[in-house]
Amino acid sequence: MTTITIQNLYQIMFDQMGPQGWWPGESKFEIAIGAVLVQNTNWKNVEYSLDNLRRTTQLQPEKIHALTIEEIQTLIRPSGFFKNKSRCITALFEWLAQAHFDWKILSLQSTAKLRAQLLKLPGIGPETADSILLYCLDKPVFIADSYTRRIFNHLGSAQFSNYAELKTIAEQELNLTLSEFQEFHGLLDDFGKTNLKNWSSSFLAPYQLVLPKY
DNA sequence: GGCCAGGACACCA
DNA sequence: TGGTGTCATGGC
Repeated sequence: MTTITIQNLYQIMFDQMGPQGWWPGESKFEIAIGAVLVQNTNWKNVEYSLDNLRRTTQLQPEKIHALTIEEIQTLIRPSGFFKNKSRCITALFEWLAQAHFDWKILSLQSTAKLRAQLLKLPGIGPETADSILLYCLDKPVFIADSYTRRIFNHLGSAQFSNYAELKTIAEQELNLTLSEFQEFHGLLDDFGKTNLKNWSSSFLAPYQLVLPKY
């Protein structure tokens, strides 16, 4: 059994799996919508909804913003929870419209301020907020989603039942660039999809994670 | 035909 | 604060 830090974990995964080029999406608007639609749903279903949206709006923010909530519901139905998610997308694009759909101007604000604004929107919780921060607003944050927590629980000394606890520790421990944070999330999720069912035969099985005491 | 998937939220004790 | 039910669809 080899003990490693979180920083080691990133390097081991990157060396083993290579760059992920994570988060499918041609534009930041597509990524943001995907982050909402994928909540508790598989990506295949999200693609059906994105295809519907692409067909009617070409994923142009002004056109999406102009849709009624009922129209959005019809288009995103394949990815489930369409009433909740349509409300969320409507609120998100209302928020984006206030910034004239300009991600660059939004990113001038601090991570904490942007995160607080996102969390106020209906249907956006910690994971979705962090996904948008990381992939749309270019903020280096750690996404402690369920795959990630399960991987850390396998590796480790501690059990992370809640999102904030792991996020806080990881962000204090890690010294990564923005694109490395983006890669790390991709590595963790891609690993989680295929290897969590058979942990003992995965390449991470020999490692034990050492966490700082707080 | 049941189970699950890259959550969020209201409600309860 | 932590546990539980609900929201919905499509693939396996």
